[in-house]
Amino acid sequence: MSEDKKSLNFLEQIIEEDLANGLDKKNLRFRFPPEPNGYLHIGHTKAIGISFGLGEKYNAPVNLRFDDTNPAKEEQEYVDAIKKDVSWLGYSWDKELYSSDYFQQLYDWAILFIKEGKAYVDSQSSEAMAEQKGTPTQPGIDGPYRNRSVEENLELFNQMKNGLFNEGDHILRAKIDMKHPNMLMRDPIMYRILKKHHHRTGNTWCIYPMYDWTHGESDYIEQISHSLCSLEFKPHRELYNWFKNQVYQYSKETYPILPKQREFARLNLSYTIMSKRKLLKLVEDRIVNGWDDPRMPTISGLRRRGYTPTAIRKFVETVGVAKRDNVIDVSLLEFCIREDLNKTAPRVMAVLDPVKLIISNYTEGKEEWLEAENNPEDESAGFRKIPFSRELYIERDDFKEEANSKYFRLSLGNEVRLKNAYIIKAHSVIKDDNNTITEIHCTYDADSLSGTGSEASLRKVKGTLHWVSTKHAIKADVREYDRLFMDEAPDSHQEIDFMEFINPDSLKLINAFVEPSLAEAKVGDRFQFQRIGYFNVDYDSKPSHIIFNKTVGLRDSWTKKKPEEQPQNIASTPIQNQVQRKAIDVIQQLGKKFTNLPEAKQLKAKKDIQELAKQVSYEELEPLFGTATKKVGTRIATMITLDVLLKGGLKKNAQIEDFIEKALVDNEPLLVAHAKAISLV
RNA sequence: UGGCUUAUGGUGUAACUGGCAACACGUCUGGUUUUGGUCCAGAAGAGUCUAGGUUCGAGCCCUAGUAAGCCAACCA
Repeated sequence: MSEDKKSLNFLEQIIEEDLANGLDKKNLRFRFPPEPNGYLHIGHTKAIGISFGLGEKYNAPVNLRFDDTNPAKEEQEYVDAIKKDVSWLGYSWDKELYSSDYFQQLYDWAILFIKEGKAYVDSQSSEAMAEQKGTPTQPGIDGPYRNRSVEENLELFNQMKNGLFNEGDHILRAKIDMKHPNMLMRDPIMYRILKKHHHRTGNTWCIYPMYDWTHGESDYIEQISHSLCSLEFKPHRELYNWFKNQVYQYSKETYPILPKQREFARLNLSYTIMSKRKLLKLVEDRIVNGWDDPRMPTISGLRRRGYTPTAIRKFVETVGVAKRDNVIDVSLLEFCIREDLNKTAPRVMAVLDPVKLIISNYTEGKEEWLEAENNPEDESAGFRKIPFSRELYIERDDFKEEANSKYFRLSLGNEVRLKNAYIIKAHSVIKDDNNTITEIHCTYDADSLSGTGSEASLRKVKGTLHWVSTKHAIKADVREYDRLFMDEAPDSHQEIDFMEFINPDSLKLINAFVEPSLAEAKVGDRFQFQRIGYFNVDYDSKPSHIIFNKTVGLRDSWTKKKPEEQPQNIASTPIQNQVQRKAIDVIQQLGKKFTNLPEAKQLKAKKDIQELAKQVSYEELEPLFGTATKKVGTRIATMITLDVLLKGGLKKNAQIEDFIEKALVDNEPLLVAHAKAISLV
């Protein structure tokens, strides 16, 4: 009951307002209207979350309506996939509907339009019509068929419907205004001839209605109260309302509610793309292995990758809803899935990059089955047994011959704990001809077994390693994924095609050793491989050949601390670019705080600015001359930078003089002092 | 040369009718820990795009700029 403290997003505010203005809560109704021409992606999840979320919040029905007005692109396969995805996310729709259900009603209304002179048949080529339509900056002109008689229009439209013409011969247009500033209002097309088989209506129609004519009227027929869509449909709203107001005249008794379209910003995720067309290209070009490839931002891809509906819904809820363009950092998505899996995923041990560890003082042939906790976050998860023996695998990364005190893992002469087992100490290594370590020899402390409570078992050691017994471990394939694109916003560049940014190393195949309990893992099961990350069993998996997908790594505050050891992989490059800020930006920031700084720090800041100023061009600096009067610090920083530039040979111009003059008469002595110094240059 | 929309820490979203700019992610400290995870405690980071105006008081209202996005498919 206390959650109503939470502030409402702008859509909820609109609804609350409508409710306050007399809209009956019973009449609240929403819809999610996908076109069945592709798979749903994480961006759609936002739209789904908004409409279905509102349905849940107000206890109102939400229809799932397939916007299937283009038989050329739409297929049953997509309908099935969409239904599966929406259900998987945990939403249930009120009615499953199709725009094609309304073809007859739409046709009947269109006839009325013609009779009232609100629509006409145009018989020009699409090129001719495009020309008459004008451009966003230039009005259109009327075409030659605009004033055909009602009888002729009726006759032609009837013949169109009856298949007497070829595709492209004629279209039906609404008669609105060819000079309208909104291009969508310049006599928009309502029907085109398409002699194609439709996945629902078969061959009964050879004219198909266009989006604008269909979508809004479908909302109206279903008596949707709030029709929510993404921002690019904002210009359509005017046409949406125009059509709506016409049909309302014909059908207000049957359909009293006028739907209201409102628009929100769609979701963008960094390092990926969200266009169905482009995703389709990745599939068709075999960049990925299908729509549900775990690297895809599709819902089916995320599902296969191991994401949970809970995590995805939490993500959508967290990103919020507003009207400005946004790019959400993938780290937020990763946080959401970690948060969920941390609570629910059983812990197991798996070694992805193995090196042999031999415990020389452990009896040969001996084996012990040790107790291991399944999930420290969930007491009810219980315990399991894992086998221990003289020969184990550990991660190659977990050993270094020599290491400094910051290294918590195994090194020669140092102790470390084997998770759920004993404390060991490394003594020597064996290497092959390439100087690669093939075996690590160590001894164990027999009294240090985990959980025994003995003094030795309670000893504190710096690190704990995961391991598997070589004799008992089973082999498994692990598919490790990296981002598909190396650019933060791959499809936002005008000159560079998004395909140029594809990361060639987005899939890594790993032969791993996993603990034997995993032999019983079933498709879809999720685990935490301790100290590594979260993994789930892929559907390619067979009992004899288990395959895991890496969902996401554990948060890692260690690897990023050792830059000298970080491989110079491609994927990290854009991040570095992003972090490297422009000198002028840093100067601005230093300036903001400048006047608040104690004198010593001011001097340092000034030095920093002077240093940075060497990288600044006059073009970058000039806009800062317009800095608000009250932002004295920024003006001082600008002055210091300008000083450096002038000393570097820059000539004074009117803007510079003006900037200095204003500074000379300021109230802030520090600024005046800097301005005085510079005026002598 | 047009129309529409948007502008708040690195990212995203808040800030009720004008009143100390908040929350989450990310970053950085420290503590706990048989996962360098989790958890706990804390820190840094915003002069709210710019310039004016109204007001005791503006992120919010007004005016003018600037920047970004969308709009010219017989796609949705």
